Amino acid sequence: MRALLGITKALADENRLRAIGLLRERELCLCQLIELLGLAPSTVSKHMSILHQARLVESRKEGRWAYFRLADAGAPPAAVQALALVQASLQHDPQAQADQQQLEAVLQLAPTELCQQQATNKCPS
Amino acid sequence: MRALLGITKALADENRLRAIGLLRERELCLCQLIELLGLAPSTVSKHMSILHQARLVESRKEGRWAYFRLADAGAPPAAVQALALVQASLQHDPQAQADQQQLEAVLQLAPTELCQQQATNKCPS
DNA sequence: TCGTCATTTCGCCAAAAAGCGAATTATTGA
DNA sequence: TCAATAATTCGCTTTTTGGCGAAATGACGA
Repeated sequence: MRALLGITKALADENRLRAIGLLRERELCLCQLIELLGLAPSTVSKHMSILHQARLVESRKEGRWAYFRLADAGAPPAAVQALALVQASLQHDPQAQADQQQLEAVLQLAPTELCQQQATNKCPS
Repeated sequence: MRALLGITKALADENRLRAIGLLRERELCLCQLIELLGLAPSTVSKHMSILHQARLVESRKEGRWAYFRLADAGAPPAAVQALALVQASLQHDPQAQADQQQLEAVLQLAPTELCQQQATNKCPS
């Protein structure tokens, strides 16, 4: 029950569902997710941590950057099933489609440039 | 997204997961669910209403009694998939097994007697 | 018709969760 | 070594959710 509740609670938030949709075909860096979700870094970090604890998302660190990707077939069956359900439901979702489109734009920039751009935006002097 | 969020939020509560487990093979009356979950009538009614709105549960009224059952194949695919996931995860869950056992005891009584018993318990004079 | 009773709705309180900014950590490059 | 920086943790506020009891609803039976 505990594991299942962890999964269902992790999925019970719009921004976390959006994150899962964004990770559909590629891993993404935290700074990319911050940009795409439009939330504060600390907030997105917590969201990803919740998804990770539910074993829905895997993470890896590369230097200063943290990359996230969806859990694969090696994950607990409930997590795999849950991801399949979410992906299927998002297939024709307007919000998910808009996110995909914005993702294409963000992917034009390397994560490095994106992070720098975010830092710059904070002090628009 | 809205429908999916409705489903995931509906599943993000332990007592609602327990209710789904209890409804696995038969429909149950609200007063039976009240007894089994050990919560106030108004609370259980709200839980079932949330499950119903997410289309995970169907309800029917028979006189004064309200019966609930799991949604069948005619329900939205996401709801059907979600129910399958929950049932699979609860298969070997200790809490769900304990609930099943308690359910057997409750099924010994007709709903009518159970409701009367509940009313009596309130005023133990 | 009227009282009873199962359920639902309403109003409220308590607990949980989402959000942000500040402070901290850890890594890179100067 | 030290400044810069991506991410995380912490402390806090706001919003959402779960819970109850009281009141309202609706159906049955006397």
